[in-house]
Amino acid sequence: MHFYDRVYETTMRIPCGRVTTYGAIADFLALGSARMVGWALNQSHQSGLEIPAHRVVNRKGELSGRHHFPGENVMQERLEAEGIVVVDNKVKDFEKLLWIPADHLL
DNA sequence: GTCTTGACTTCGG
DNA sequence: GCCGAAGCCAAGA
Repeated sequence: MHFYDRVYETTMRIPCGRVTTYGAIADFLALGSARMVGWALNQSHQSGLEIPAHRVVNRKGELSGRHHFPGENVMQERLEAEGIVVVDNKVKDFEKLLWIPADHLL
């Protein structure tokens, strides 16, 4: 069990239409650094698993990882398909849509 | 073994 | 608010 396995599970727990941040996941899993989350998600595509990585954005709500998707606009399209509005490469009402793993953990 | 590179974040200016 | 530097830790060279 590597830390990125927990990153995958946490990412898949993000509800439809919600987003979270690398820092929130890193803090929830006590990874020590948010870069590990991005690195783990970067490896996710080669793990064979389908991770909704489009729901993970940086602390500003920007789609910083869209360049790592098959298409440059795939990330935004997937978010919009879930009802999330993306403006200027950022999630609209980001603070409202932000989903914190620990907050939903009972 | 060291050094560089990140889908990041925080702090100082 | 933005910009630069530092901290962070795993992987690959």
